[in-house]
Amino acid sequence: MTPAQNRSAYLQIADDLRAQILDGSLREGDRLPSESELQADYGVSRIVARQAVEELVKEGLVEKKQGQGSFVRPQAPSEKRIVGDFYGQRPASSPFASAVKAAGGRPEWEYTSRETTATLGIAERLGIEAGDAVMRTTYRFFSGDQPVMLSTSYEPLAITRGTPIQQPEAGPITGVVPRMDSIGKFITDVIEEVVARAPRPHEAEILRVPKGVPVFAISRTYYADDEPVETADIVISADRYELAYRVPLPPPDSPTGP
Amino acid sequence: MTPAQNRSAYLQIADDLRAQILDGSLREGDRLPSESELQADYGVSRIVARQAVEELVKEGLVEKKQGQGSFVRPQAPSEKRIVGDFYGQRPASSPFASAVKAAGGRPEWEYTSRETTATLGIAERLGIEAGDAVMRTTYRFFSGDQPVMLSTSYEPLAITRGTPIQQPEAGPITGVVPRMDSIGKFITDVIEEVVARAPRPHEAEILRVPKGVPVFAISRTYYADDEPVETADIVISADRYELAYRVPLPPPDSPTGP
DNA sequence: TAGTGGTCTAGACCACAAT
DNA sequence: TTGTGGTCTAGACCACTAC
Repeated sequence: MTPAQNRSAYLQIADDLRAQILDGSLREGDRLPSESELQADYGVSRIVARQAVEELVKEGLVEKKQGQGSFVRPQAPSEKRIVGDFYGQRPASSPFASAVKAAGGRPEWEYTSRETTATLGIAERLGIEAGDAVMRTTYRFFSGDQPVMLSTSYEPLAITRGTPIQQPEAGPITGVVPRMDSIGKFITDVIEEVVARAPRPHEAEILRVPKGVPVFAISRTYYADDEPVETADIVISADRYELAYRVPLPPPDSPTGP
Repeated sequence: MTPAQNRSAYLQIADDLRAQILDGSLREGDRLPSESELQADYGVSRIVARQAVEELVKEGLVEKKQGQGSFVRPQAPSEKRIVGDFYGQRPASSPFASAVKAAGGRPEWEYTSRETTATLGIAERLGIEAGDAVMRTTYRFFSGDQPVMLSTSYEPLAITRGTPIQQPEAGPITGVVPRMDSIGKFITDVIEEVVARAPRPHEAEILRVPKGVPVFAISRTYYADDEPVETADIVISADRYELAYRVPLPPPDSPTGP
């Protein structure tokens, strides 16, 4: 390394490689120089070469494959999960199913439902008391054979008990909005709260999230006139999915004042 | 290390420490064992101790401070940026300003406006031709002295040229919606497309994003009856901000059909 | 078999923060 | 001054992949 800068060697090498990726000298799928090549090219020890590549992995630009090498990762997410693109009509399927269909895939999922009691956090989101009865359903959504979305949903049994939709996936109707419609609970709003973070190890394993890629953790609640009727915790890879929200604004001649 | 498992030593140590963080033995702000303590406790070399801690940094659970030690990071974002919480009224300020005020801060920003021509990507988002004239404004939004949000917005000069709002920040009115209202372009929808990724080095530096924390990159476009009137690229730390979207559903007796 | 990355040892010197 | 993490050397053996 030229000792001209006091920037550490591995960061200078990372800068070099990053520049080549960003300016197109190295394209998606291209192999980076191997660790031994970097050692020779820059005259550094192996750990420095490794640190340089590791830096780019953390930035999500590079993926390492054991026994093969390090490769430039594709940049943009491939599927778009859209909330609110209703154009005047109520949604007939979930944002997930629509996104998979739009990408030419076939949406599939597994689920497990169980009656349980609300924790404090879930109770707050559903506007009920901790310990109240809820139906909890855990989902794994697949795109092909690969799980791409995890979800755990909760519905107050005070609303659904004794109705045909008490078991979310047992009846002929699927999707929260059509199901609630069928028992006269007309959903008026959905609120999604979105956090991005590094995946927990079990999430990374199930969703096969590459190193350096974060996940979206979404807390979604459906409301019927300000009454929460369902809430869910959703985890998806930010590598595979982009989120999109279409939010209409009230007209300027709105009757309500400040 | 007990050689009972074939799981590597540094991952076993990371598992130990992670469990202590998640079960509350180590709380937010607590110092982890130092690298030399880990070496002694587990009988490993320094690089293994470092790798263990580094693993938790990548997961966003731990922050290292040179000369001090490694510490458990706070978990939840502190401010909530809400889009769509209008309750029948048009927004009078940006989601950013509302979030900062809600957290008890005072929103401030710097900006630079310049007339330029649309790139292909921006032209597509604005429904104009590449090379058409646009007003580009770059913002840095502050919470106290710390920049917390970067934004670059584009408005077609075909819409604003010659009006009092041609310079976004020069007039008495601020905020895209009120400004466009004032020239008769009534915004009807906002679409936000959200990606999460590791920060670019310059973003990490300006926004002071800790290692292991991703950023949200939001592409936001305002529409007046399907005509795009402004689009912006927004980058914020996922550590500091949570995104929230309130999306109303059309009523079930909607007049429009499939 | 050869080349790749994954893990690990046993050192060294440096920069930074607290005392 | 002491202890912390940051960087680096010069090796070693292993697991995986492609040929």
